[in-house]
Amino acid sequence: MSADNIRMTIQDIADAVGVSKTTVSRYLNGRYNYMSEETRRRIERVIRETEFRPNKAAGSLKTARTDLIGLVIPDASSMMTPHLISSICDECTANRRKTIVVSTHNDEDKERRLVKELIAHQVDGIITATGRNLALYRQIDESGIPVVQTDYLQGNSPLDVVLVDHYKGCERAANYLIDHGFRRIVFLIRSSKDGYGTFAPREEAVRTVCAARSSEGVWFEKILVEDSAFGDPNRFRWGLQKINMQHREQPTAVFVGEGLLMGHVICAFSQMRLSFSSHFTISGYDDTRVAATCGAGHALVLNQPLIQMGTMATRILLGRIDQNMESKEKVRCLLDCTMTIPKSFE
Amino acid sequence: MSADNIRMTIQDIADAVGVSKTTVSRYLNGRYNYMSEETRRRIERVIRETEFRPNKAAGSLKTARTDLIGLVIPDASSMMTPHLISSICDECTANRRKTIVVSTHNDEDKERRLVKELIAHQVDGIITATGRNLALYRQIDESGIPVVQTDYLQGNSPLDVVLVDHYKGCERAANYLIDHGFRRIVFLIRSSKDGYGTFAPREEAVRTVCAARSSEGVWFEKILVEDSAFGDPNRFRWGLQKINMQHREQPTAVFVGEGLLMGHVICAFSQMRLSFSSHFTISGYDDTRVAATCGAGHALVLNQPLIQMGTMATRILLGRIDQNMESKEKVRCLLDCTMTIPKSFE
DNA sequence: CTGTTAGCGCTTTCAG
DNA sequence: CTGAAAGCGCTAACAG
Repeated sequence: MSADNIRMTIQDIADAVGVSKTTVSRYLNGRYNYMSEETRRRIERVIRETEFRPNKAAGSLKTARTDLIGLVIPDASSMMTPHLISSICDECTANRRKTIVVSTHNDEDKERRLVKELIAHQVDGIITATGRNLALYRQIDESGIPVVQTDYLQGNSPLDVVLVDHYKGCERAANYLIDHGFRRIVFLIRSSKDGYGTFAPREEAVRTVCAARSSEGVWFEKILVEDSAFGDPNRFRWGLQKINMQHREQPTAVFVGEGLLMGHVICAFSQMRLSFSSHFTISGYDDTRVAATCGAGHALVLNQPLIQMGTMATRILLGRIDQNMESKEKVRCLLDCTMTIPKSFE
Repeated sequence: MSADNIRMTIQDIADAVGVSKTTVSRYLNGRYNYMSEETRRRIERVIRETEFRPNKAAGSLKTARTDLIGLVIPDASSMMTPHLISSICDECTANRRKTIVVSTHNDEDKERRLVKELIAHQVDGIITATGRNLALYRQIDESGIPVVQTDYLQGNSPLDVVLVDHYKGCERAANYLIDHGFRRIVFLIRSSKDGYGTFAPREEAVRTVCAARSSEGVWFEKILVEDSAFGDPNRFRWGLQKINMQHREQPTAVFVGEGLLMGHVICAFSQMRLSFSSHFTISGYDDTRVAATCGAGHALVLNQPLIQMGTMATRILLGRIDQNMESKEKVRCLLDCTMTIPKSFE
């Protein structure tokens, strides 16, 4: 009996100790209330020496628990996902669970297939960040495999949901800009994201705040950025140039509605040798944290609480799994963006 | 018999079709050579209608194959990991495998524990990107669970290894800079990375090239950047200022030895209103792709082939799993960096 | 306090 | 061409 044999069974342990499989199984599941100190310590010693770990797949057959949870990501290579994935994996491992990660590449059919495969692996629950295939997830949830929805979502969900409160964050940021003297708010969003998913409320919030404060001379403009612009830095410089030239009398704040745009906007801004001032500024989402470094802290910046989101989603899921709280109402958890206020604003 | 019941068994299918479990099992494993067209089609129909998927955990008991592979990541929230994770997950799912992802946070003991847990889940193989616990992995590999090492590695490995050829990439980049007239090469690296893991060969390559071409008037300087500098953008500006002021007569190329530094260097450069020229330039690793946007393509940039690395590692691992090619020699796969040459250099 | 027994859902001989 | 039966490694009554 050596530690070399990676695939031992509890029978091996039982033989070594001189007890039955059952007793070893009891030990492994912490049911030593009715076990002699003696046997307990002997089993303990052998298991420690051999570094034995019971075969989870085998156990799951009886318990219907694999301690595996499925994570469905729309695009694992996106800059936003590492924090989400890592927080979910960490929260799972902290609770002796493991995470199976699959990436759908925004393909709805592929997602269906992958989710079915996760279930074939008997995952105890699923976290999805895709916002698609809601009917499928609802069906799964109802059949007893809890599903928690994160991040992406359009409209209502029949599931537990953890979301960023983009409306509130943007509302707050817009008010902040206006309070500090900016009157013309130029909202930038990629045309491919316009009105979609988590992006619609961002625009809505800024637009609404501007409308509500129009008596103070505030107005809202919106500019759609084509995806093709990402290939050509000149496009961003021209765009900023144009914004900067128009309405020069009005203190203007560019509000970047989406995290990937920010990098390009800040870089263009920096290359044009413009400066942050009370007359012209850049603000908005900054998922790649480029504004934090390149903008040198001069930009009012909104960040999504991705880590908190992952942790929260996992906690809710594990809660559902542990106490079969099907009957209890679904939760809808809204997380606040963090807003980083530049020193110059204070 | 409806699709509602997520957890059917092959017995249910067998009953519905009117055959035995065995026949259904045969069908599922594609062994219809000795099966009547008739039964085959009947089984096929029921399975399609019910969307039945066999319980993988149960099957694995007999086959000793879970179709699960373990992925051990040093820090899942790092900017470099998304591409690695996504390419591995994708390559796995493309081969009907799934990936269990764990993150060690660079904690060697935690890693040992997590790896043991992966094995308890009966993973068919492991990909690790940590470069630690080599002895443990070797033992696992020898006991029949193949392990592939990626990315991080110091020295030799008794395992299959997929690495970026940093030496070659840096050598090539350094020669390119010198060929284009730069004489003073200033190598920047974080002191916390100095001489460690994948970073040592980068410095070594640049240093060696400079030494070899010293007769052309080339020389090498090295500057260590403290981690504390990341909090304060001024530090980077001062540093660049200093580099720029010294030896003004010599065409100087800053060579950023590490991907996260690049963002800060490029931003400082841009804020100082310096320009890329044949007299002063920035080059090096750019994992966050900030140089590609902010530098507007003026920087000579090295990128790690992370996606290729993940795909390759997975292929090798699956190869080991499929054909029990224990006896065959271990492979050591070196992948080239991509070098992006600015237009102004051509 | 401990062991016997019967499965969990699937695969795989071995007989028909 | 198909089915009966045994067993993968573990858990959970149920007896002792």
